[in-house]
Amino acid sequence: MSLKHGILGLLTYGPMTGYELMKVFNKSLKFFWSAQTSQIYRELDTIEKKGWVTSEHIIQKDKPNKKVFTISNEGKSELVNWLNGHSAKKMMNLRDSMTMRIFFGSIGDMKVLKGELMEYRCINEHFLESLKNVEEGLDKSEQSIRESSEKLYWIMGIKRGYITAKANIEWADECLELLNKMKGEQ
Amino acid sequence: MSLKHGILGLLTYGPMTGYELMKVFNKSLKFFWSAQTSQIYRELDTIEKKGWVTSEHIIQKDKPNKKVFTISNEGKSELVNWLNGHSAKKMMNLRDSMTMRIFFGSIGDMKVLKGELMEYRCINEHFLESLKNVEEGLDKSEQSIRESSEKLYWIMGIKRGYITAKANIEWADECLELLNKMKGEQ
DNA sequence: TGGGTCATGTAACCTGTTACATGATTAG
DNA sequence: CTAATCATGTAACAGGTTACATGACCCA
Repeated sequence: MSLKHGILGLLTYGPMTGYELMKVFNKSLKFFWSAQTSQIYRELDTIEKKGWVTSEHIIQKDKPNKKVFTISNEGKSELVNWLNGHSAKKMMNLRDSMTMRIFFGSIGDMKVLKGELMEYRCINEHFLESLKNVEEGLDKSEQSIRESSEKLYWIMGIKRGYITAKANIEWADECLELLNKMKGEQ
Repeated sequence: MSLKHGILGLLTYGPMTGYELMKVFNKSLKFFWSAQTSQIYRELDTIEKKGWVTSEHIIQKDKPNKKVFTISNEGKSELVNWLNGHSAKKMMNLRDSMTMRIFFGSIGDMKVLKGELMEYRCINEHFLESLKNVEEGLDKSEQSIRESSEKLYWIMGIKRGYITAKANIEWADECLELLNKMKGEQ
């Protein structure tokens, strides 16, 4: 029940097509919420039926025609209700298959496991890099960020990314160390 | 595609009923993978059809009858394939609604947001507490952990919990600090 | 007599993934 | 000429959530 609200949130920045939403998604929310294009279009369909957004067909000559979505008043109040009405408990939705994979590590091949941990570490390093780019883009105001108060919430999102990626790297290192020690003992 | 493998992994500890699986789940995997009872029963059904587990009906007098599941050789090789054949990339499945909620923080009520962050902090503190209990249980070998090498993988799982919960708390504190500063400025 | 544990599920629904399909314009 | 960008989706399937349903035994 969050992709709908993610879309509504992005539409408060201004009317957008599904395609534009997808692009903005990949520059911001994708750091903490993944979504396929197909899903975005489907969700746009359902929230239009709910009356949370309205759409307008725009015919273009040089480019394919498009459908621009605007958030309605119902959509705005739905978004505010979601923002204010959701307890943190509901947000603790753990689904971490890397840890599950480790948890059953004794069954699989240890070399493969180490390789996966190193890959995991590497992915998180890249993630940190891409966060740097977002941060720099934010400083230059390349993003469509209106007020400074809004900027602060972007900063919090970026901080989140930094802290979790660093935690992931720390964990991977500890696991690798433990695995290497174990090898020495046996 | 991981609950099935979580169940297979737990069944390597020995044959179990759906009910027992649910309980073991809540003492171990629930720290990084959530699942409902109904889902466990459904997945048991489908993995039995796939031939990954076999079941036996046991008639009891004092208690309701039960259905005990045993992992098959096909199930074991499926589990090993899953463990060894999954790249870390596929495991980066971000879905963090707390951060999404923060991201659109400028739209909602700031007092509510602060309250949620404090609740979030609190939940993570409780999480740390419950991890301590798991750790102590592990030391006393109350859990059905066979070998010391297996114990190591439990320790890695617990470490994961500690590191992420601490990261969550750190983040919540930073956000609260930023929000308090902002209030002062405006 | 009421709540907890044991033990099983079904049905409807919602959310996410994968694969596919189309087709024009524009920049190198 | 070819790849990227713009722009839309559908269909099938897999995975997760919520609500409901049943029923016996045991302990306080």
